[in-house]
Amino acid sequence: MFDIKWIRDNPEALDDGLRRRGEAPCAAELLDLDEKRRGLQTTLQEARQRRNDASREIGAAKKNGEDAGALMDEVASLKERISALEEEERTTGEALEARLAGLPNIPDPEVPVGEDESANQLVRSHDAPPVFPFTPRDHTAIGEALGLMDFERAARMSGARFNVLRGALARMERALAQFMLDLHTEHFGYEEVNPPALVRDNALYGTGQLPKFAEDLFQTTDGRWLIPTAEVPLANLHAEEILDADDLPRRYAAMTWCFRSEAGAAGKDTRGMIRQHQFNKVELVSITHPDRSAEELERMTGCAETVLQRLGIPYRVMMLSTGDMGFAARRTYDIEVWLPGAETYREISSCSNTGDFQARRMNSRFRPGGEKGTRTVHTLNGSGVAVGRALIAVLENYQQSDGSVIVPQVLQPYMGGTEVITPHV
RNA sequence: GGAUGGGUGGCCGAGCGGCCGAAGGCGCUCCCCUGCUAAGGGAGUAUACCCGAAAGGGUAUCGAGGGUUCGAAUCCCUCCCCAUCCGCCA
Repeated sequence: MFDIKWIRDNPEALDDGLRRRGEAPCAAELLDLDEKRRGLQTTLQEARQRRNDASREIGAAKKNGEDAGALMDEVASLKERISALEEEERTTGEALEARLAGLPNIPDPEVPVGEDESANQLVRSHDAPPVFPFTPRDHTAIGEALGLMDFERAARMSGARFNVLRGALARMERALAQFMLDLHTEHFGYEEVNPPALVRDNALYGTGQLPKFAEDLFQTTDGRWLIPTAEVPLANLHAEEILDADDLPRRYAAMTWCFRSEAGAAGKDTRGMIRQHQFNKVELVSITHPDRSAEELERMTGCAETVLQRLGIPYRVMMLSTGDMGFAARRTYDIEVWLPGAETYREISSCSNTGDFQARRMNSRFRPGGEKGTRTVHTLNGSGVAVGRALIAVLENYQQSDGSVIVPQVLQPYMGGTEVITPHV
């Protein structure tokens, strides 16, 4: 959400940013609305001032037993005028707000311009894809051969895009989540949080999923929403709050279920557990001083990368192009893991700096030392990392020719020392 | 599901229908006093918009929206939210 004051001062910056995103420029339209509203406010203000003065005069006149008829007539006509003006001022203001709420964040200058992911820029890669002495299988084949990944039974009770994990794979999923949370909390200073998975409209409005992307979400019959990511409850932790400058940065990590309708993904990734309606994700959220968010994004991305380094999974980091970035993001790094079975890189983490875009919607501020007043904080979010996809990456990268899967060393303590998962017979 | 109470400034908390943007306290900022890990005194301390070079002035905002009234934080209605009690339940 943009500050209309900022747009007044930087209309060309807004339009330029929107253009790079492939959106129509609209600063002129917004400023028209803004000007109209302010004009109405001024007119309104004068009418009200007269009404207030007249009312006071009426009170005084009555107290002195004088006739106030003329004044009362004047006030009566002012009242009609005022309520008409109020109505117009309100609708103009609402139109402006609605327009502003629907605008995506504008990209950082360094973000590559492009229509889609083909314009994403390689930032760095870590470990080359390994060469297998046999033809590596994809995670679905591996999981089903192990007898520990069951899409059929999941579909029977829940439909497509669900799966059942069993035995060692269920445990490995849990081990992954625990390993990640321990790393982020013990090593990187994040505070572990266990937040609600159902939230109200205003929380989703704050992070930018609403009002535009309701169709991507599941809603409950009582009007709440299932979170599509823990970013929502974590970022909203400080909604409507004023933090002390000394409290920044705040760093939060949570492992939650994430629920997505995948409304626009029909026919995409239908096989396997790449794209599910329900998945676990460890999410990182940082709330920072505006001057610190750029460096925090690098740090956060590094935290997510460390997960993969310790797991020993090859990956690369991409800077998303303007066409591939999310609504609220100013700059985003995707981390993509190498999947030998699929012979491709797949996104496993997405780390974004939203600047003050979400914070303004949530009204999260801080009190800068020295200055008076408050300033808007910056918020960042990143997967650290998607647990289901991490499981896929482990399966495909650690598979052996006999169908067994080696357990990465860092996970073994979380799996009672299990070193290898072998097929059921 | 049933029954109550409540939503006021950064926080707590007052507020006869006009003199309330709002007492008081806390916190914070600046100044003074004080020479000891204490305290005391004074001033200031919401946001948006308009006018103004500035000082300053004006309008609106006391959960949201409507209504009553010449005039509403204060009365009425609707909605949202919070809390407590009872019932039910992991």
